Formats: sequence, structure tokens, C-alpha cells
Amino acid sequence: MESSKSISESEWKVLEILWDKPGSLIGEIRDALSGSGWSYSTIKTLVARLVKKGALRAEDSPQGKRYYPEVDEDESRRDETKHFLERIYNGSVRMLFSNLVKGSKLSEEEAEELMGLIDKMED
Amino acid sequence: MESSKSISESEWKVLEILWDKPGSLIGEIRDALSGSGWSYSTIKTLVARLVKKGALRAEDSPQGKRYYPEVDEDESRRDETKHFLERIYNGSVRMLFSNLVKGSKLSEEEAEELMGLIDKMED
DNA sequence: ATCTATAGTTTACATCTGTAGCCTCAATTT
DNA sequence: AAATTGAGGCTACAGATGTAAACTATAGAT
Repeated sequence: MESSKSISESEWKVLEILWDKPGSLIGEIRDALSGSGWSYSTIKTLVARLVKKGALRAEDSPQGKRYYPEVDEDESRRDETKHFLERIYNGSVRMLFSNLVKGSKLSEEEAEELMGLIDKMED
Repeated sequence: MESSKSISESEWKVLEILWDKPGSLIGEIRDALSGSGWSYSTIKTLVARLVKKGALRAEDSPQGKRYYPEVDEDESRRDETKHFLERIYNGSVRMLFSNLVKGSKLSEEEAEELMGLIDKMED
């Protein structure tokens, strides 16, 4: 697959909008991001960077450019997840959940059960 | 707790060594990171940045400075995890799980069960 | 005593990220 | 028509990050 460049946290938020409504115009993206606190300029920059990185495709239309995701949502999430797991939990889902379980309201038995299922899930 | 500055991916690898062997000397850190491909200079820079960020404490000793983590391992992992979940899964462990379970060997019932436990675990 | 490897400190430098302004052209409003 | 607003493209600029060299002070090797 296309060795996609890494997507920054801010860019990700923009991408999410396009995953939700592919083909949005820049104005629609801006509307969806009202409340983000970003200036219109910032939003344009983020969109431009995503296009440059190949994560979005811009297509001309009578209403202006329409933007489409070029990367798959689930796959992108999986990539991010994998990277995160490597980074923080040495790639182990078990370690992740064992950490999450600490401070949760699960009983000892439930925790045991959860971990058992996780083990079954992992390769 | 001190609102600790964010720790970069490279810095994290250094921190892990100190979590494993608190009080290590710079040379021991370097040894632990042979194989990382980093130059000694780079390693020194990373350690210095961690000290500056308050994630490590340097303590003089007859053998040279010994470095100690000033941030808790589990807590740091939890912070990173929380941030990751917000970023990618809208803060939902459930959503993360639903992504992870795709392509796993769990049966439908097991998946259900896991899901139940996860729901119980979340706030 | 001298040389050398290591530790400690400072500086460097390109890229990425967050955040935005400026300029121009076209459409819409007054 | 003049003024305002939005789209597109280019430029900016500081802080974070990856990666490391340079310089200095030392302590151990010869």
C-alpha cells in the first residue's frame, strides 16, 4: 500500500470530517470545524497539507474543490493503533489492557476473564 | 501531579530504560540502547531533554550522574493511552476493541463477552 | 605525565506541527 | 459599481523533534 506519510493530530481531525462526508467543500469543512477554534487560514493549511501528503484528493467542481479521503478510515485507525501499541506497550494488546484494567471497576475475576479473552485474541 | 510535558517517541525509549533500571549512568543507558542506531550524542541529547522536561532527575554520584524517572511508568502509559484513545477513537475503549477484534480468532460469543467486560470497565 | 575514552554542556540544523497572515480573483451584497 | 466574503495559493514563524557535532573537564590506561 501507499507508504502514507504520518498524519498529525490536527490533520486527523480534518480527515475525520472527510471520512464522515467525503466530497465536502472547503466551506463545509470549515463549518464542521466551527468550534475548533481554528481560523479559516489554519483549516486551509491543514487541508493543503493533507492533500500534499496524499491523504486527501482535491477534485474540481462547479462549487469549488471537493475533497476526498485517499486513505481508509479503519485501516488508518489500525495503523495508528499498531504504532501506538509498539510505542507504548511493546506491541502487546495484553499489556495495554492489563494497564487499563488497573483502576477500573472490574473485579478480580472479571479482570482474569478479560485477560483470558485478550490472550485468546492475540496472535 | 505536575502537568508533565509531552514525551516524544524517542525520549520514551530512553525513559523505558530508566524505568527498567532506575539510577543508571549515562554509559549504561548508552549500552542499553546499542542497537538503536543512535549516536552517543543523540542519546545524551535525549537524556538532557528528559531532565529538562522533568521526566528524569539527575543525581550526582561518584560514578557520574545517575538518572531516575520522575514520572510513573503506569501512569505515563495511562496518560498516553488516554490521549491516544481521544485522538483516534473518540475516547472509547469500546471502539478501540471493536477495531482490534476484527480479524481476531475470537468467536462471536467470546467477542460479546469481551465487549460486556469492556463496557463494565469504562466509566 | 600524557593520552584517550567518557561524561557533561552547548550549539546546530532540517523537518514537522500548530497556527495564521497576505494577495488575488471571483461571487455576492448593498 | 463599490465593498465584502470566500476560495486558492503562497509565505511566515515559533516550538517540538530527530539527529548529531563541538568543546570542555576528567579519570583511567599506558
